[in-house]
Amino acid sequence: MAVSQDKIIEPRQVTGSKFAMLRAHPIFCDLDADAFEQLARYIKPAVLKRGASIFSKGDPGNSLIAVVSGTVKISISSPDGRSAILNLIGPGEIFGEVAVLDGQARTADATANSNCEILVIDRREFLPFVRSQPALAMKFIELLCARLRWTSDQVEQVILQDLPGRLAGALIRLTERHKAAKDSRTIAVTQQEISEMVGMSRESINKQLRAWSTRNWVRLEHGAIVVLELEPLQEIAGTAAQDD
Amino acid sequence: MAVSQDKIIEPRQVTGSKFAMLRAHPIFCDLDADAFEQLARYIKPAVLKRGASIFSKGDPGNSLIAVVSGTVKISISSPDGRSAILNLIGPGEIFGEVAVLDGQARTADATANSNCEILVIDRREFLPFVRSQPALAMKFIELLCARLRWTSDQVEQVILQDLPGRLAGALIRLTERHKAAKDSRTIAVTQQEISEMVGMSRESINKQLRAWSTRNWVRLEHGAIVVLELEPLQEIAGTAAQDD
DNA sequence: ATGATGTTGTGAAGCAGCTCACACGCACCG
DNA sequence: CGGTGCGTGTGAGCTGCTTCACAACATCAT
Repeated sequence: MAVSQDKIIEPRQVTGSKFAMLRAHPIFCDLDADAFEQLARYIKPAVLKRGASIFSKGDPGNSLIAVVSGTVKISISSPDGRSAILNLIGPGEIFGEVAVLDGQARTADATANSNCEILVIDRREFLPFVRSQPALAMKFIELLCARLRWTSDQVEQVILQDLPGRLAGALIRLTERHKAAKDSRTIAVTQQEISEMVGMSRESINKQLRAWSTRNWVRLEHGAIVVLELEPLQEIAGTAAQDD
Repeated sequence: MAVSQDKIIEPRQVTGSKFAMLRAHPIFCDLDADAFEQLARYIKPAVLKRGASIFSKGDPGNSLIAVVSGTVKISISSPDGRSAILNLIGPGEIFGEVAVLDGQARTADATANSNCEILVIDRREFLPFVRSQPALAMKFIELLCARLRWTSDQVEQVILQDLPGRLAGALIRLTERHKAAKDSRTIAVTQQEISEMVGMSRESINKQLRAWSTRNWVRLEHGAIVVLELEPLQEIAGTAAQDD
Protein backbone atom coordinates (compact mmCIF):
# COMPACT_ATOMS: atom_id res chain seq x y z
CA MET A 1 0.00 0.00 0.00
CA ALA A 2 1.38 3.33 -1.05
CA VAL A 3 -0.48 5.21 1.65
CA SER A 4 2.28 5.07 4.21
CA GLN A 5 1.48 4.85 7.88
CA ASP A 6 3.12 8.10 9.00
CA LYS A 7 0.77 10.15 6.84
CA ILE A 8 -2.34 8.99 8.68
CA ILE A 9 -3.94 11.59 10.88
CA GLU A 10 -5.64 10.89 14.17
CA PRO A 11 -9.30 10.23 13.21
CA ARG A 12 -11.00 11.97 16.10
CA GLN A 13 -9.84 15.47 15.36
CA VAL A 14 -11.43 15.46 11.88
CA THR A 15 -14.60 13.44 12.44
CA GLY A 16 -16.92 16.39 12.19
CA SER A 17 -15.34 18.43 9.46
CA LYS A 18 -13.82 16.04 6.98
CA PHE A 19 -16.48 13.34 7.07
CA ALA A 20 -19.06 15.94 6.18
CA MET A 21 -17.92 15.50 2.61
CA LEU A 22 -18.87 11.81 2.65
CA ARG A 23 -22.13 12.55 4.42
CA ALA A 24 -23.05 14.92 1.60
CA HIS A 25 -22.09 12.50 -1.17
CA PRO A 26 -25.06 11.14 -3.16
CA ILE A 27 -24.00 7.60 -2.26
CA PHE A 28 -24.16 8.10 1.50
CA CYS A 29 -26.50 11.04 2.00
CA ASP A 30 -29.60 8.87 2.53
CA LEU A 31 -27.95 6.72 5.19
CA ASP A 32 -29.50 7.03 8.64
CA ALA A 33 -27.36 8.53 11.38
CA ASP A 34 -26.23 5.42 13.24
CA ALA A 35 -25.47 3.49 10.07
CA PHE A 36 -23.22 6.35 9.05
CA GLU A 37 -21.70 6.34 12.51
CA GLN A 38 -20.84 2.68 12.02
CA LEU A 39 -19.35 3.39 8.62
CA ALA A 40 -17.25 6.23 10.03
CA ARG A 41 -15.39 3.76 12.21
CA TYR A 42 -13.84 2.13 9.13
CA ILE A 43 -12.59 5.37 7.62
CA LYS A 44 -8.91 6.28 7.71
CA PRO A 45 -7.95 9.77 6.55
CA ALA A 46 -4.64 10.29 4.77
CA VAL A 47 -2.65 13.11 3.22
CA LEU A 48 -0.69 12.72 0.01
CA LYS A 49 1.90 14.75 -1.84
CA ARG A 50 1.53 15.44 -5.53
CA GLY A 51 2.73 12.48 -7.56
CA ALA A 52 2.21 9.91 -4.79
CA SER A 53 0.84 6.58 -5.99
CA ILE A 54 -2.40 5.52 -4.32
CA PHE A 55 -2.66 2.16 -6.06
CA SER A 56 -1.42 0.55 -9.24
CA LYS A 57 -2.99 -1.58 -11.93
CA GLY A 58 -3.00 -5.19 -10.82
CA ASP A 59 -3.02 -4.49 -7.07
CA PRO A 60 -5.68 -6.26 -5.01
CA GLY A 61 -8.58 -3.84 -4.54
CA ASN A 62 -8.55 -3.40 -0.79
CA SER A 63 -10.08 0.00 -0.41
CA LEU A 64 -12.62 2.52 -1.56
CA ILE A 65 -11.30 6.06 -1.59
CA ALA A 66 -12.93 9.47 -1.32
CA VAL A 67 -11.25 12.73 -2.24
CA VAL A 68 -11.54 15.54 0.30
CA SER A 69 -9.28 18.06 -1.39
CA GLY A 70 -7.02 18.03 -4.45
CA THR A 71 -7.50 15.84 -7.50
CA VAL A 72 -6.61 12.24 -8.21
CA LYS A 73 -5.64 10.96 -11.64
CA ILE A 74 -6.89 7.57 -12.82
CA SER A 75 -4.63 6.38 -15.62
CA ILE A 76 -3.04 3.45 -17.37
CA SER A 77 0.36 3.24 -18.97
CA SER A 78 1.87 1.02 -21.61
CA PRO A 79 5.31 -0.54 -21.24
CA ASP A 80 6.76 1.91 -23.78
CA GLY A 81 6.07 4.91 -21.57
CA ARG A 82 2.92 6.31 -23.15
CA SER A 83 0.07 6.81 -20.74
CA ALA A 84 -3.64 7.54 -20.91
CA ILE A 85 -5.78 9.37 -18.37
CA LEU A 86 -9.13 7.71 -17.87
CA ASN A 87 -10.58 10.15 -15.36
CA LEU A 88 -9.78 12.95 -12.96
CA ILE A 89 -11.41 12.71 -9.53
CA GLY A 90 -12.06 15.95 -7.69
CA PRO A 91 -13.11 16.92 -4.14
CA GLY A 92 -16.34 15.29 -3.04
CA GLU A 93 -16.00 12.37 -5.41
CA ILE A 94 -15.12 8.75 -4.77
CA PHE A 95 -13.18 6.18 -6.80
CA GLY A 96 -11.83 2.67 -6.69
CA GLU A 97 -15.29 1.18 -6.27
CA VAL A 98 -15.03 -1.44 -9.00
CA ALA A 99 -12.23 -3.48 -7.46
CA VAL A 100 -13.80 -3.13 -4.01
CA LEU A 101 -17.17 -4.37 -5.17
CA ASP A 102 -16.06 -7.33 -7.27
CA GLY A 103 -12.92 -8.30 -5.39
CA GLN A 104 -10.73 -8.38 -8.49
CA ALA A 105 -7.49 -6.55 -9.19
CA ARG A 106 -7.38 -2.81 -9.90
CA THR A 107 -7.80 -1.99 -13.57
CA ALA A 108 -5.82 1.24 -13.54
CA ASP A 109 -3.34 3.33 -11.59
CA ALA A 110 -4.42 6.07 -9.18
CA THR A 111 -2.03 8.93 -8.49
CA ALA A 112 -2.31 12.16 -6.53
CA ASN A 113 -2.42 14.82 -9.24
CA SER A 114 -1.93 17.56 -6.65
CA ASN A 115 -1.45 17.49 -2.92
CA CYS A 116 -4.50 15.65 -1.62
CA GLU A 117 -6.48 14.76 1.45
CA ILE A 118 -8.30 11.48 1.04
CA LEU A 119 -10.43 9.08 3.06
CA VAL A 120 -9.69 5.37 2.80
CA ILE A 121 -12.41 2.82 3.51
CA ASP A 122 -11.23 -0.75 3.91
CA ARG A 123 -12.90 -3.41 1.81
CA ARG A 124 -13.12 -6.03 4.55
CA GLU A 125 -15.43 -3.94 6.69
CA PHE A 126 -17.13 -2.15 3.85
CA LEU A 127 -18.48 -5.05 1.80
CA PRO A 128 -20.59 -6.58 4.59
CA PHE A 129 -21.81 -3.08 5.33
CA VAL A 130 -23.07 -2.68 1.76
CA ARG A 131 -24.79 -6.05 1.93
CA SER A 132 -26.55 -4.99 5.11
CA GLN A 133 -27.86 -1.81 3.47
CA PRO A 134 -29.86 -2.64 0.34
CA ALA A 135 -30.48 1.04 -0.39
CA LEU A 136 -26.73 1.56 -0.50
CA ALA A 137 -26.37 -1.25 -3.04
CA MET A 138 -28.87 0.52 -5.29
CA LYS A 139 -26.82 3.70 -5.00
CA PHE A 140 -23.73 1.86 -6.10
CA ILE A 141 -25.63 0.45 -9.04
CA GLU A 142 -26.38 4.01 -10.10
CA LEU A 143 -22.76 5.01 -9.64
CA LEU A 144 -21.55 2.10 -11.73
CA CYS A 145 -24.07 2.92 -14.44
CA ALA A 146 -22.81 6.51 -14.54
CA ARG A 147 -19.23 5.28 -14.82
CA LEU A 148 -20.21 2.93 -17.62
CA ARG A 149 -21.82 5.77 -19.52
CA TRP A 150 -18.69 7.86 -19.07
CA THR A 151 -16.34 5.18 -20.39
CA SER A 152 -18.69 4.18 -23.20
CA ASP A 153 -18.67 7.80 -24.28
CA GLN A 154 -14.91 7.70 -24.26
CA VAL A 155 -14.80 4.61 -26.46
CA GLU A 156 -17.28 6.19 -28.84
CA GLN A 157 -15.27 9.38 -29.13
CA VAL A 158 -11.90 7.70 -29.49
CA ILE A 159 -13.08 5.32 -32.20
CA LEU A 160 -15.36 7.57 -34.21
CA GLN A 161 -13.98 11.09 -33.91
CA ASP A 162 -10.90 12.83 -35.24
CA LEU A 163 -8.79 15.24 -33.23
CA PRO A 164 -11.11 18.28 -33.21
CA GLY A 165 -14.09 16.10 -32.35
CA ARG A 166 -12.36 14.32 -29.51
CA LEU A 167 -10.92 17.48 -28.08
CA ALA A 168 -14.24 19.30 -28.21
CA GLY A 169 -15.90 16.32 -26.55
CA ALA A 170 -13.32 16.23 -23.79
CA LEU A 171 -13.71 19.95 -23.09
CA ILE A 172 -17.47 19.63 -22.93
CA ARG A 173 -17.38 16.68 -20.57
CA LEU A 174 -14.89 18.46 -18.35
CA THR A 175 -17.01 21.60 -18.09
CA GLU A 176 -20.08 19.51 -17.31
CA ARG A 177 -18.30 17.50 -14.65
CA HIS A 178 -17.69 20.39 -12.28
CA LYS A 179 -20.52 22.65 -13.27
CA ALA A 180 -21.27 22.49 -9.57
CA ALA A 181 -18.24 24.72 -8.98
CA LYS A 182 -18.49 28.49 -9.26
CA ASP A 183 -16.44 29.28 -12.31
CA SER A 184 -17.58 26.28 -14.30
CA ARG A 185 -16.09 27.34 -17.60
CA THR A 186 -12.50 27.37 -16.36
CA ILE A 187 -10.94 23.94 -16.48
CA ALA A 188 -7.79 23.51 -14.46
CA VAL A 189 -5.82 21.07 -16.60
CA THR A 190 -2.57 21.29 -18.50
CA GLN A 191 -2.48 20.66 -22.21
CA GLN A 192 -0.32 17.64 -21.50
CA GLU A 193 -3.11 16.20 -19.36
CA ILE A 194 -5.75 16.85 -21.98
CA SER A 195 -3.61 15.19 -24.59
CA GLU A 196 -3.42 12.09 -22.43
CA MET A 197 -7.17 12.09 -21.85
CA VAL A 198 -7.84 12.39 -25.54
CA GLY A 199 -5.08 10.06 -26.66
CA MET A 200 -3.31 12.42 -29.03
CA SER A 201 0.00 14.24 -28.93
CA ARG A 202 0.43 17.35 -26.82
CA GLU A 203 1.59 19.32 -29.86
CA SER A 204 -1.50 18.49 -31.92
CA ILE A 205 -3.75 19.46 -29.03
CA ASN A 206 -1.92 22.75 -28.65
CA LYS A 207 -2.33 23.62 -32.34
CA GLN A 208 -6.04 22.88 -32.30
CA LEU A 209 -6.62 24.85 -29.09
CA ARG A 210 -4.66 27.74 -30.53
CA ALA A 211 -6.85 27.72 -33.65
CA TRP A 212 -9.95 27.87 -31.47
CA SER A 213 -8.53 30.58 -29.25
CA THR A 214 -8.11 32.91 -32.25
CA ARG A 215 -11.85 32.47 -32.82
CA ASN A 216 -12.48 33.24 -29.15
CA TRP A 217 -14.08 29.89 -28.51
CA VAL A 218 -11.57 29.24 -25.74
CA ARG A 219 -8.96 31.22 -23.84
CA LEU A 220 -5.67 29.58 -22.93
CA GLU A 221 -4.13 30.29 -19.58
CA HIS A 222 -1.17 28.80 -17.82
CA GLY A 223 -2.32 25.39 -16.63
CA ALA A 224 -5.94 26.01 -17.51
CA ILE A 225 -8.41 26.36 -20.35
CA VAL A 226 -11.41 28.68 -20.29
CA VAL A 227 -14.33 27.69 -22.49
CA LEU A 228 -15.91 30.84 -23.89
CA GLU A 229 -18.29 29.48 -26.52
CA LEU A 230 -19.80 26.08 -25.80
CA GLU A 231 -22.10 25.82 -28.81
CA PRO A 232 -19.56 25.58 -31.64
CA LEU A 233 -17.70 22.94 -29.64
CA GLN A 234 -20.86 20.92 -29.18
CA GLU A 235 -21.39 21.26 -32.91
CA ILE A 236 -17.97 19.81 -33.62
CA ALA A 237 -18.24 17.06 -31.03
CA GLY A 238 -21.65 15.95 -32.28
CA THR A 239 -21.17 15.95 -36.01
CA ALA A 240 -17.78 14.71 -37.14
CA ALA A 241 -14.98 16.72 -38.71
CA GLN A 242 -15.46 20.04 -40.35
CA ASP A 243 -12.50 21.33 -38.47
CA ASP A 244 -10.07 24.15 -38.28
CA MET B 1 -40.34 -0.35 -29.87
CA ALA B 2 -38.84 -2.33 -32.70
CA VAL B 3 -40.02 -5.66 -31.30
CA SER B 4 -43.31 -5.79 -33.13
CA GLN B 5 -46.30 -7.39 -31.56
CA ASP B 6 -46.86 -10.12 -34.13
CA LYS B 7 -43.49 -11.67 -33.34
CA ILE B 8 -44.40 -12.41 -29.75
CA ILE B 9 -44.91 -16.05 -29.01
CA GLU B 10 -47.44 -17.46 -26.53
CA PRO B 11 -45.47 -17.61 -23.23
CA ARG B 12 -46.82 -20.89 -21.93
CA GLN B 13 -45.50 -23.13 -24.65
CA VAL B 14 -41.90 -22.11 -23.96
CA THR B 15 -41.88 -21.68 -20.19
CA GLY B 16 -39.93 -24.85 -19.49
CA SER B 17 -37.45 -24.86 -22.34
CA LYS B 18 -36.55 -21.26 -23.12
CA PHE B 19 -36.56 -19.83 -19.61
CA ALA B 20 -34.05 -22.48 -18.60
CA MET B 21 -31.45 -20.21 -20.14
CA LEU B 22 -32.31 -17.41 -17.71
CA ARG B 23 -32.50 -19.83 -14.80
CA ALA B 24 -28.93 -20.90 -15.57
CA HIS B 25 -27.61 -17.36 -15.92
CA PRO B 26 -25.24 -16.29 -13.10
CA ILE B 27 -27.52 -13.35 -12.35
CA PHE B 28 -30.61 -15.43 -11.68
CA CYS B 29 -29.29 -18.87 -10.76
CA ASP B 30 -29.37 -18.25 -7.00
CA LEU B 31 -32.96 -17.05 -7.01
CA ASP B 32 -35.36 -19.28 -5.11
CA ALA B 33 -38.06 -21.05 -7.09
CA ASP B 34 -41.07 -18.84 -6.39
CA ALA B 35 -39.15 -15.61 -6.87
CA PHE B 36 -38.15 -16.90 -10.27
CA GLU B 37 -41.73 -17.88 -10.92
CA GLN B 38 -42.77 -14.31 -10.20
CA LEU B 39 -40.06 -12.96 -12.49
CA ALA B 40 -41.15 -15.32 -15.29
CA ARG B 41 -44.50 -13.56 -15.46
CA TYR B 42 -42.83 -10.37 -16.71
CA ILE B 43 -40.92 -12.08 -19.51
CA LYS B 44 -42.01 -11.72 -23.11
CA PRO B 45 -40.22 -13.88 -25.69
CA ALA B 46 -39.65 -12.52 -29.19
CA VAL B 47 -38.10 -13.62 -32.45
CA LEU B 48 -36.08 -11.29 -34.65
CA LYS B 49 -34.72 -11.40 -38.17
CA ARG B 50 -31.11 -10.55 -38.90
CA GLY B 51 -30.69 -6.78 -39.09
CA ALA B 52 -33.75 -5.95 -36.97
CA SER B 53 -33.26 -3.05 -34.57
CA ILE B 54 -33.93 -3.89 -30.93
CA PHE B 55 -33.37 -0.38 -29.61
CA SER B 56 -31.49 2.75 -30.65
CA LYS B 57 -29.25 5.20 -28.87
CA GLY B 58 -31.37 7.79 -27.08
CA ASP B 59 -34.44 5.59 -26.64
CA PRO B 60 -35.87 5.36 -23.11
CA GLY B 61 -34.50 2.19 -21.51
CA ASN B 62 -37.66 0.22 -20.96
CA SER B 63 -36.42 -3.32 -20.99
CA LEU B 64 -33.71 -5.75 -20.06
CA ILE B 65 -33.03 -8.31 -22.77
CA ALA B 66 -31.64 -11.83 -22.74
CA VAL B 67 -30.39 -13.66 -25.81
CA VAL B 68 -31.65 -17.23 -26.23
CA SER B 69 -30.17 -17.91 -29.65
CA GLY B 70 -28.28 -15.88 -32.24
CA THR B 71 -26.09 -12.87 -31.49
CA VAL B 72 -26.91 -9.24 -30.88
CA LYS B 73 -24.64 -6.39 -31.85
CA ILE B 74 -24.20 -3.41 -29.53
CA SER B 75 -22.91 -0.48 -31.56
CA ILE B 76 -22.85 3.25 -32.04
CA SER B 77 -22.70 5.18 -35.28
CA SER B 78 -21.59 8.66 -36.16
CA PRO B 79 -23.61 10.94 -38.47
CA ASP B 80 -21.12 10.40 -41.30
CA GLY B 81 -21.85 6.69 -41.53
CA ARG B 82 -18.92 5.19 -39.67
CA SER B 83 -19.91 2.82 -36.89
CA ALA B 84 -18.23 1.12 -33.97
CA ILE B 85 -19.14 -2.20 -32.37
CA LEU B 86 -18.93 -2.07 -28.60
CA ASN B 87 -19.88 -5.65 -27.87
CA LEU B 88 -21.38 -8.82 -29.30
CA ILE B 89 -23.89 -10.59 -27.09
CA GLY B 90 -24.29 -14.32 -27.56
CA PRO B 91 -26.75 -16.99 -26.33
CA GLY B 92 -27.09 -17.12 -22.56
CA GLU B 93 -26.04 -13.50 -22.07
CA ILE B 94 -28.06 -10.44 -21.18
CA PHE B 95 -27.75 -6.79 -22.18
CA GLY B 96 -29.44 -3.44 -21.84
CA GLU B 97 -29.07 -3.43 -18.06
CA VAL B 98 -27.55 0.05 -17.73
CA ALA B 99 -30.54 1.98 -19.01
CA VAL B 100 -32.93 -0.28 -17.09
CA LEU B 101 -31.11 0.20 -13.83
CA ASP B 102 -30.57 3.95 -13.96
CA GLY B 103 -33.64 4.96 -15.93
CA GLN B 104 -31.71 7.03 -18.44
CA ALA B 105 -31.65 6.82 -22.22
CA ARG B 106 -29.88 3.99 -24.04
CA THR B 107 -26.23 4.74 -24.77
CA ALA B 108 -25.95 2.61 -27.90
CA ASP B 109 -27.88 0.78 -30.61
CA ALA B 110 -28.76 -2.90 -30.34
CA THR B 111 -29.31 -4.87 -33.54
CA ALA B 112 -29.91 -8.55 -34.28
CA ASN B 113 -26.66 -9.66 -35.87
CA SER B 114 -28.24 -12.94 -36.96
CA ASN B 115 -31.72 -14.32 -36.60
CA CYS B 116 -32.39 -14.27 -32.89
CA GLU B 117 -34.68 -15.47 -30.15
CA ILE B 118 -34.71 -13.09 -27.22
CA LEU B 119 -36.49 -12.59 -23.91
CA VAL B 120 -37.70 -9.11 -23.01
CA ILE B 121 -38.16 -8.10 -19.38
CA ASP B 122 -40.05 -4.88 -18.80
CA ARG B 123 -38.45 -2.25 -16.60
CA ARG B 124 -41.61 -1.28 -14.75
CA GLU B 125 -42.04 -4.69 -13.17
CA PHE B 126 -38.37 -5.52 -13.02
CA LEU B 127 -37.00 -2.62 -10.98
CA PRO B 128 -39.20 -3.19 -7.91
CA PHE B 129 -38.33 -6.86 -8.20
CA VAL B 130 -34.61 -6.06 -7.96
CA ARG B 131 -35.22 -3.84 -4.95
CA SER B 132 -37.07 -6.65 -3.23
CA GLN B 133 -34.16 -9.05 -3.78
CA PRO B 134 -30.95 -7.63 -2.27
CA ALA B 135 -28.95 -10.64 -3.46
CA LEU B 136 -30.01 -9.85 -7.01
CA ALA B 137 -28.78 -6.27 -6.62
CA MET B 138 -25.37 -7.59 -5.61
CA LYS B 139 -25.34 -9.75 -8.73
CA PHE B 140 -26.03 -6.75 -10.88
CA ILE B 141 -23.21 -4.90 -9.18
CA GLU B 142 -20.90 -7.70 -10.25
CA LEU B 143 -22.26 -7.60 -13.78
CA LEU B 144 -21.75 -3.85 -14.01
CA CYS B 145 -18.23 -4.19 -12.68
CA ALA B 146 -17.45 -6.79 -15.35
CA ARG B 147 -18.84 -4.49 -18.04
CA LEU B 148 -16.77 -1.61 -16.70
CA ARG B 149 -13.64 -3.72 -16.87
CA TRP B 150 -14.49 -4.68 -20.44
CA THR B 151 -14.99 -1.11 -21.64
CA SER B 152 -12.00 0.20 -19.68
CA ASP B 153 -9.92 -2.41 -21.46
CA GLN B 154 -11.30 -1.13 -24.73
CA VAL B 155 -10.36 2.45 -23.94
CA GLU B 156 -6.90 1.34 -22.91
CA GLN B 157 -6.35 -0.60 -26.11
CA VAL B 158 -7.75 2.06 -28.40
CA ILE B 159 -5.66 4.84 -26.89
CA LEU B 160 -2.40 3.07 -26.22
CA GLN B 161 -2.06 0.38 -28.88
CA ASP B 162 -1.39 0.46 -32.61
CA LEU B 163 -3.13 -1.75 -35.13
CA PRO B 164 -1.40 -5.08 -34.38
CA GLY B 165 -1.82 -4.57 -30.65
CA ARG B 166 -5.48 -3.71 -30.87
CA LEU B 167 -6.26 -6.54 -33.24
CA ALA B 168 -4.41 -9.08 -31.12
CA GLY B 169 -6.24 -7.82 -28.05
CA ALA B 170 -9.60 -8.09 -29.76
CA LEU B 171 -8.93 -11.65 -30.90
CA ILE B 172 -7.84 -12.68 -27.41
CA ARG B 173 -10.90 -11.16 -25.78
CA LEU B 174 -13.17 -12.81 -28.32
CA THR B 175 -11.67 -16.26 -27.76
CA GLU B 176 -11.95 -15.82 -23.99
CA ARG B 177 -15.53 -14.70 -24.18
CA HIS B 178 -16.95 -17.94 -25.52
CA LYS B 179 -14.40 -20.34 -24.20
CA ALA B 180 -17.44 -22.04 -22.77
CA ALA B 181 -18.34 -23.20 -26.29
CA LYS B 182 -16.85 -26.34 -27.78
CA ASP B 183 -14.57 -25.03 -30.50
CA SER B 184 -13.38 -22.03 -28.58
CA ARG B 185 -10.62 -21.05 -30.97
CA THR B 186 -12.93 -20.43 -33.92
CA ILE B 187 -14.44 -16.97 -33.82
CA ALA B 188 -17.46 -16.46 -36.05
CA VAL B 189 -17.03 -12.84 -37.12
CA THR B 190 -16.41 -11.16 -40.44
CA GLN B 191 -13.37 -9.00 -40.94
CA GLN B 192 -15.70 -6.06 -41.39
CA GLU B 193 -17.08 -6.68 -37.91
CA ILE B 194 -13.63 -6.97 -36.37
CA SER B 195 -12.59 -3.74 -38.02
CA GLU B 196 -15.56 -1.99 -36.41
CA MET B 197 -14.76 -3.47 -33.02
CA VAL B 198 -11.17 -2.37 -33.25
CA GLY B 199 -11.87 0.98 -34.88
CA MET B 200 -9.66 0.58 -37.90
CA SER B 201 -10.31 0.06 -41.60
CA ARG B 202 -11.34 -3.31 -42.95
CA GLU B 203 -8.42 -3.28 -45.37
CA SER B 204 -5.81 -2.70 -42.70
CA ILE B 205 -7.26 -5.49 -40.59
CA ASN B 206 -7.18 -7.83 -43.55
CA LYS B 207 -3.53 -7.11 -44.26
CA GLN B 208 -2.51 -7.72 -40.66
CA LEU B 209 -4.52 -10.93 -40.40
CA ARG B 210 -3.02 -12.13 -43.65
CA ALA B 211 0.49 -11.48 -42.33
CA TRP B 212 -0.32 -13.53 -39.23
CA SER B 213 -1.90 -16.32 -41.24
CA THR B 214 1.35 -16.86 -43.19
CA ARG B 215 2.98 -17.44 -39.81
CA ASN B 216 0.22 -19.89 -38.90
CA TRP B 217 -0.86 -17.84 -35.90
CA VAL B 218 -4.39 -17.68 -37.31
CA ARG B 219 -6.35 -19.34 -40.10
CA LEU B 220 -8.80 -17.27 -42.11
CA GLU B 221 -12.07 -18.84 -43.14
CA HIS B 222 -15.12 -17.40 -44.79
CA GLY B 223 -16.83 -15.34 -42.10
CA ALA B 224 -14.62 -16.68 -39.32
CA ILE B 225 -11.14 -16.55 -37.83
CA VAL B 226 -9.43 -19.49 -36.18
CA VAL B 227 -6.79 -18.64 -33.59
CA LEU B 228 -4.00 -21.22 -33.83
CA GLU B 229 -1.29 -19.71 -31.64
CA LEU B 230 -2.48 -17.64 -28.71
CA GLU B 231 0.91 -16.88 -27.14
CA PRO B 232 2.44 -14.63 -29.81
CA LEU B 233 -0.81 -12.67 -29.93
CA GLN B 234 -0.75 -12.17 -26.18
CA GLU B 235 2.83 -11.06 -26.56
CA ILE B 236 1.83 -8.40 -29.09
CA ALA B 237 -1.24 -7.29 -27.16
CA GLY B 238 0.68 -6.92 -23.92
CA THR B 239 3.83 -5.18 -25.05
CA ALA B 240 3.29 -2.55 -27.71
CA ALA B 241 4.36 -2.65 -31.34
CA GLN B 242 7.00 -4.93 -32.69
CA ASP B 243 4.66 -5.78 -35.48
CA ASP B 244 4.53 -7.39 -38.86
C1' DA C 1 18.62 37.28 -8.83
C1' DT C 2 19.48 32.35 -10.42
C1' DG C 3 18.85 28.38 -11.80
C1' DA C 4 15.71 24.23 -12.11
C1' DT C 5 11.55 22.50 -13.62
C1' DG C 6 7.32 22.44 -15.99
C1' DT C 7 4.09 24.49 -19.46
C1' DT C 8 3.29 26.48 -23.77
C1' DG C 9 4.16 27.52 -28.71
C1' DT C 10 5.74 26.29 -33.55
C1' DG C 11 7.70 24.42 -37.74
C1' DA C 12 9.79 20.48 -40.69
C1' DA C 13 9.90 15.72 -41.84
C1' DG C 14 8.12 11.07 -41.75
C1' DC C 15 4.93 7.40 -41.52
C1' DA C 16 0.85 4.58 -40.02
C1' DG C 17 -3.26 3.96 -41.46
C1' DC C 18 -7.05 5.64 -44.53
C1' DT C 19 -9.36 6.01 -49.04
C1' DC C 20 -10.16 4.55 -53.40
C1' DA C 21 -10.28 1.35 -56.90
C1' DC C 22 -10.29 -2.69 -58.22
C1' DA C 23 -10.56 -8.51 -58.83
C1' DC C 24 -11.82 -12.78 -56.92
C1' DG C 25 -14.36 -16.32 -54.53
C1' DC C 26 -18.26 -18.16 -52.03
C1' DA C 27 -23.12 -18.75 -51.16
C1' DC C 28 -27.69 -18.35 -51.77
C1' DC C 29 -31.78 -18.13 -54.83
C1' DG C 30 -34.92 -17.69 -58.53
C1' DC D 1 -27.51 -22.63 -63.97
C1' DG D 2 -26.07 -17.65 -64.03
C1' DG D 3 -27.05 -13.89 -61.51
C1' DT D 4 -26.62 -10.78 -57.27
C1' DG D 5 -24.70 -10.00 -52.97
C1' DC D 6 -21.45 -10.15 -49.61
C1' DG D 7 -17.04 -11.32 -47.79
C1' DT D 8 -12.20 -11.29 -48.94
C1' DG D 9 -7.61 -9.86 -51.00
C1' DT D 10 -4.33 -6.21 -52.68
C1' DG D 11 -1.96 -2.14 -54.50
C1' DA D 12 -1.23 3.16 -55.20
C1' DG D 13 -1.64 7.44 -53.36
C1' DC D 14 -3.01 10.75 -49.81
C1' DT D 15 -3.20 12.87 -45.16
C1' DG D 16 -3.71 13.62 -40.35
C1' DC D 17 -1.16 12.94 -36.81
C1' DT D 18 3.31 11.93 -34.60
C1' DT D 19 8.02 12.80 -33.73
C1' DC D 20 11.71 15.68 -33.17
C1' DA D 21 13.92 19.74 -32.28
C1' DC D 22 13.71 23.75 -30.69
C1' DA D 23 12.47 28.74 -28.15
C1' DA D 24 9.96 31.45 -24.86
C1' DC D 25 7.91 31.99 -20.58
C1' DA D 26 5.83 31.03 -15.88
C1' DT D 27 6.63 29.25 -11.21
C1' DC D 28 9.08 28.17 -7.31
C1' DA D 29 12.93 27.00 -4.11
C1' DT D 30 17.29 28.44 -2.97
